[in-house]
Amino acid sequence: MTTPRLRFAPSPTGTLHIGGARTALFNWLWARHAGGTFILRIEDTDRERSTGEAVQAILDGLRWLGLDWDEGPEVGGPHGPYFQMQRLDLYREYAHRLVGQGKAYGCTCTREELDAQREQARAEKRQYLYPGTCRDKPWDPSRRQVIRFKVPKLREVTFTDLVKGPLTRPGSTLQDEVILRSDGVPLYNFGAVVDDVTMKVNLVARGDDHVNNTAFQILIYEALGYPVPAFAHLPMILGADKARLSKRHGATSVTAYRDMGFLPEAVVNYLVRLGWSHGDQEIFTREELVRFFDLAKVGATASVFNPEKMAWVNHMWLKSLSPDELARRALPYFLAAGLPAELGPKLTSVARVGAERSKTLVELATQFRYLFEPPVVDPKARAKFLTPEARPLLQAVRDGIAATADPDAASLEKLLGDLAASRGLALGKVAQPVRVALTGGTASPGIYDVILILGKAEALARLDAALTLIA
RNA sequence: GGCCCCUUAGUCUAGUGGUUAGGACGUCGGCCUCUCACGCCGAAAGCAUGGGUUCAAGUCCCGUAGGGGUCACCA
Repeated sequence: MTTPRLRFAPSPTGTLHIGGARTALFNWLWARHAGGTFILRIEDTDRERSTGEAVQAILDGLRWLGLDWDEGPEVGGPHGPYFQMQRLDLYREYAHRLVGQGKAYGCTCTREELDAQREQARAEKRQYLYPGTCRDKPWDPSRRQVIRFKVPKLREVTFTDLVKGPLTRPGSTLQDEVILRSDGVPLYNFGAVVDDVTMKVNLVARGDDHVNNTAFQILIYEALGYPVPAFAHLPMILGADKARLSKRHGATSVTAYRDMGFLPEAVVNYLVRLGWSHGDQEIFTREELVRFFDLAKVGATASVFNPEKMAWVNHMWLKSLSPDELARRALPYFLAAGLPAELGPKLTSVARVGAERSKTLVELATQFRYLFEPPVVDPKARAKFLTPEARPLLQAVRDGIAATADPDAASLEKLLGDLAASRGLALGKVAQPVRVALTGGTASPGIYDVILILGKAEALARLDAALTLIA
């Protein structure tokens, strides 16, 4: 088996989309698995919609996901440039070579003429195919014109897709597509082929929405005299309503998920499981993915994007990181939340107790506000727990902590435990008022953890504040 | 509408002719417990449909229905 050369070839018209990210991921995984090459090519021939910001957004998104490319923008490579708009000479040369061989021709039909023909076909409920009006006209270099590929008539095209199996396209549905615009910019079906040929791509793995382009492209490969690569068409990702995933289904760009506090490991992990599996395993390290991934085992059915499961995967990843690492990753989110967090033992402790209580880094950074700022006491919690009856309890806890030189989990457990026992109370009767005093609410990490994270001085201050509140 | 593709619980999936149809998310119930969460245990929930082929079909074939894709000087 030859080593695969794969590519991800996005058009820079927006951010890196979840669907595009998965396509890139599958290409990357297979390249890494098989020891092949992963190429990034920017298909920016749609000048209306392509932007430099979008290029940057795509590069950023790929890097965030950890999908590095061996050839492409910013890293270069032997088959560059990797922006289509910098390769126009190449497309022109190849297109004219086909014209010279009688395999393509100049077409001077106007847009208006073509639109009228299409309109009429629709009125007659008939499929429209370009009738070949200019097919036999000789090349006239003085005219501004597009170049169309001369499709061999009524020739069925068959190929075996790595994920969908044998596929056939009836020749009667193929038409003489435009391959080069009148301004010399190629169309997708031509630019992609010329690039894949010249970049020596031998495995084209792309979205399902390109299956119908494949037959035409195969004819181009053949006309050009190059070997046809293998194809793998990856099923689409749908929204909850089974329609193709789009903005109206919510966030679709990978950077949006980054901003929501997802780990790149989790996004990769979730996306790879859409259409691929390895036994019953749900959580995969990057190394495992590279080891286990098999393009041929990708399923052929479209899958619905499920944000809840992705959140669960993220949660699993959050829990699997060491507290130090989690703190490091979460720091920017704490700062974005306006909290005076900094790397150190405190943030590490917050990360430790927060991991199992958070689905995202944003949740982690925002639900423990009271560990960094004075708590806002919930009125209902106050009414229920900061009562006159609780006062002596709180006072005793306060005094007990004050009397402990260097509180730790064991000493606190003994303190609160003995206090409850001596009064014949369940631990909860003591812990809840303390919790409200320290956090402002009734739900928090373990009370000993809270005290230790706040520190002796701050805990005492908050208990004092609560005591005044009762009085 | 033409052409192409797809069809296992609400969702992601395992399953390559003989399984009590397995796992996961979500949902519901219980246990654990200082609250929340985590964890653990358990439950409900599935082969779209009609015909074939076969001793035997979720698995193979055909039809139907449903869904998706695509029909540009977009990609």
